[in-house]
Amino acid sequence: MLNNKQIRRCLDVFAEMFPDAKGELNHSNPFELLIAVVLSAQCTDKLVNKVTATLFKKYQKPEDYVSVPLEELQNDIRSIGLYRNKAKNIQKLCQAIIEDYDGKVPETRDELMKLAGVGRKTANVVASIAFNEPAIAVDTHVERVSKRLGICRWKDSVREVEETLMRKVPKEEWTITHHRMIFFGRYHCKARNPNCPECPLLDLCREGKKRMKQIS
DNA sequence: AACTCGGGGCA
DNA sequence: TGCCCAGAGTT
Repeated sequence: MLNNKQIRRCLDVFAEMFPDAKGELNHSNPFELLIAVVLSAQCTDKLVNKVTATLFKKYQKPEDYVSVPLEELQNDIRSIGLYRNKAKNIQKLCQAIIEDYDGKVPETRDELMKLAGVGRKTANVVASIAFNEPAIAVDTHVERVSKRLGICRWKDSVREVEETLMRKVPKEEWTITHHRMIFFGRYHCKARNPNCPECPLLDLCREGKKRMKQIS
């Protein structure tokens, strides 16, 4: 496990490598953002943006999503994959927003997580982007990077990873750190072929050192 | 904790 | 072709 000073160094390296890291899902409208983030599970933001470009012309309010047959909505989002469950969840979620939240997207993580298709990660992303609530959403990249570097333990659950990060990272840096760690995981500390030889954090990364040993 | 959903992107 | 992806729900 890394100490506070080492974690500080990790954050500084992330900042140096990806100073302007930012997600591609940026919708000023909280409802559209929510839909976009729900759609983004297990697929890239670029693909989601391609779908929402036309989707949001046809559907604007929660009522629009529940007024069409399930099969039609499924067909409209087919190209992103996992489309059957996502369409079902979106109809459920819209129904709940209409009935329980007066047609408006709830603004806290706990309320967001009650919605169909909204888990911990999605709730954090929506809360931080749409409602400016500091958050560290733990996706596969954030989890992998945290575990490899030793910011948290290997066995930690997603929830434990999130709690550790929120405890160790200054609150005002939560959201930007989330984005930077995703970039770090996506372009440098990749799942399959991490670039350990050129990693500025190699000296404090137990996983990196282990990998370097295997290579040589 | 393991399994399923899934088409698109990329090597 | 094969393999994975900015997850969530169910068993």
